[in-house]
Amino acid sequence: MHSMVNDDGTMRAEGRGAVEAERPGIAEAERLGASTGKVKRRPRGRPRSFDRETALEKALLAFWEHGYEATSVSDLTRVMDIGAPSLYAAFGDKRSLFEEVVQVYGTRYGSFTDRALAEEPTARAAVERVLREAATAYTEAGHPHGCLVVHAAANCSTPEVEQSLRDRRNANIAAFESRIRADVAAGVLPPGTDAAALARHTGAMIQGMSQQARDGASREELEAVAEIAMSIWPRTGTHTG
Amino acid sequence: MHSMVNDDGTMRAEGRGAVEAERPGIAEAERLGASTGKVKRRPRGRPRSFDRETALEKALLAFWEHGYEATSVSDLTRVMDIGAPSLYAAFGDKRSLFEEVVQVYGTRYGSFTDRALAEEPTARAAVERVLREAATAYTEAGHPHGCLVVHAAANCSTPEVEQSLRDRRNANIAAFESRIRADVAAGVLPPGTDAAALARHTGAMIQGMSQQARDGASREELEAVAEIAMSIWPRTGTHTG
DNA sequence: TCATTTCTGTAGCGACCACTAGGGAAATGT
DNA sequence: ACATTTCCCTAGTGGTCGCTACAGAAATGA
Repeated sequence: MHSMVNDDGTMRAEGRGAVEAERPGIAEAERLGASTGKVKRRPRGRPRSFDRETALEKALLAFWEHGYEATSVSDLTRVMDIGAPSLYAAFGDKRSLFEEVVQVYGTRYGSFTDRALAEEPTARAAVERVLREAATAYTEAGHPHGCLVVHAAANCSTPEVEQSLRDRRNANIAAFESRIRADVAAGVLPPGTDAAALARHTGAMIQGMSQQARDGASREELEAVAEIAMSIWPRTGTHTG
Repeated sequence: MHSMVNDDGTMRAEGRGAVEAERPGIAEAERLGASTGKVKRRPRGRPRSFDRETALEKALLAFWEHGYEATSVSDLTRVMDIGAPSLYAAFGDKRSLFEEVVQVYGTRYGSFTDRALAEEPTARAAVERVLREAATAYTEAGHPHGCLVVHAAANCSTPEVEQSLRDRRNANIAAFESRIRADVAAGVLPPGTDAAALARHTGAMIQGMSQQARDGASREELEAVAEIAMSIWPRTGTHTG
């Protein structure tokens, strides 16, 4: 009973013309390809009655807050405001939906690490920015606290799902390590620097901060933690120590 | 079908004497009060056929590995090797069993923080010992990696359970903070020290190291992380800086 | 108008969840 | 021997899980 249904449970039986004019929005905009300019032929049959991206975002927030397993398909259909068959038709099964959610999360909320590593001149500056932005991102209003990648597959009885997020976490640490190694090779960091340990320390800090955010820490408190954590870095500028 | 049951599913109908001699161990030892010397009257009816502590330890390991919700009562009865009614009779419901497990975990596996805070002369020494012992404890063979208190109630749809472990985590951080504050007051740490932030940093490190242990980090790797983390502390001995 | 295609809601699948009634079995005290 | 107490096993309870068969509704092209 979402829409288009009267209180007595029967479908509306208005004239065709009136129904056509009632919801021209979604498929119409997609046909015109408004932003991309790509002209997409409207598919043959009945178009779906909900916006796929909006529904996906709702699923993202639900998974973020409660995790993969604690979020039931029933929960999902409720917050997405669609029926179960529509969910399965549009997103495959629950696991596929979660994978898509993780991907969207990565580009939408979890990209600050990649951006910092790409844009900052040194590993240290990148890590400092990552920790500072994590303090903000993990406590922002409008979405659950902490990091979906850290928490959403904890205690998950589907090993593939748990492993998939674990891989993402470890890949992040590997990215830190290679960036640090590059700075060591370039003489920005001292030759004896243990890049692996430094990278793992950074990963542990991020994950610990995420847990702290879930446990109620504020942005200011996490920023103070981040600042303390940054004091481990050797005090070198761009010259070898 | 655990014991005392034949392959055809019928109960054994041997002579009374033989049955009595078959399992004298558990209740007998309890009656004698072997270690404590306390003489405990054997209770009136049929004694339970399993050792309560052993079963509790099995439940502890199961909850530790899979978390509160992902560990089903069916899982528990299997690893504890008892029937569901026996579990409910001996431990109450699933939540009571988990609470008891958490308590046992605290005294059995998670007491190194309290011990370090009580025994070490300075906050810094205590934290250093905590991080070092965490590196060992979180990667020990014979039990799941990481900390039960950190992970077992993640994504838990029973808010009270989740909150209960959250309270334990935050209580640990509060303990760090008051210990640090004491050192600041005593002049062991500089007057400007931000005790709250330092304590939260320590908590985040522990939680991050626990996550790392779950993600496959070795003891040596965690020790390296701990050593790096200790470099944030002001370089003072027992004299004011 | 009409066949075709696709979506949507209903209604329910088998499996598992936490939990328990009830009866027989095994200990007790007398 | 016998009543009493307590435990354990069998066999379920109602509820929720992820998922889907089916039929009608709403779009298409001809």
